[in-house]
Amino acid sequence: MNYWLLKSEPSAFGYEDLERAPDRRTLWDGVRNYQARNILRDDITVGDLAFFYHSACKEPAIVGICRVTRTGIADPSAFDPASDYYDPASDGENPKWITIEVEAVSALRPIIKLKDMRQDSALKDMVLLNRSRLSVQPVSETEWHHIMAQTKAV
DNA sequence: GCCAACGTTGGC
DNA sequence: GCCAACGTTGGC
Repeated sequence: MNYWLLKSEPSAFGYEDLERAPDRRTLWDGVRNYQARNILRDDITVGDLAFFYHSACKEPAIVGICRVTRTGIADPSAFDPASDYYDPASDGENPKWITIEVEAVSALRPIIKLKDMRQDSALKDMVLLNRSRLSVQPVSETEWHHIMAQTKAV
């Protein structure tokens, strides 16, 4: 089992939205960065856990945990001309953008703020703190447990 | 294949 | 709203 971090802008889709979604699940669609896509397609497996991170907001932070429930899904938004994420280069025969489905596991209290993570030497190698723009990124087992020791699932 | 121009992300 | 970092595009 591996650990990941998924970024989302809460103004578009926050952790609360995942908890309210049907079956507490959603398709992680709209990723249009090749490195993030490759992680979604090649590295993430069903049952993996991921931090749900709120970006581009007042208090950037890890706010919850989700679990991967499906993988290898052709991103339907790429086929939809009405979608912001439409990509005519992707078609059903040869889908270019592959995504996953995730399920809410738990909110975290307290949330783990980016500014506190920056101060934590145990987290200095976290991808989040070094390659901050990558929207799907790995978290080491050590980092995962270090962060979970500072908060509680609620 | 290089790299300048340009677009996007996301913290502040 | 600014701007640094960095990804993508496209001319050569």
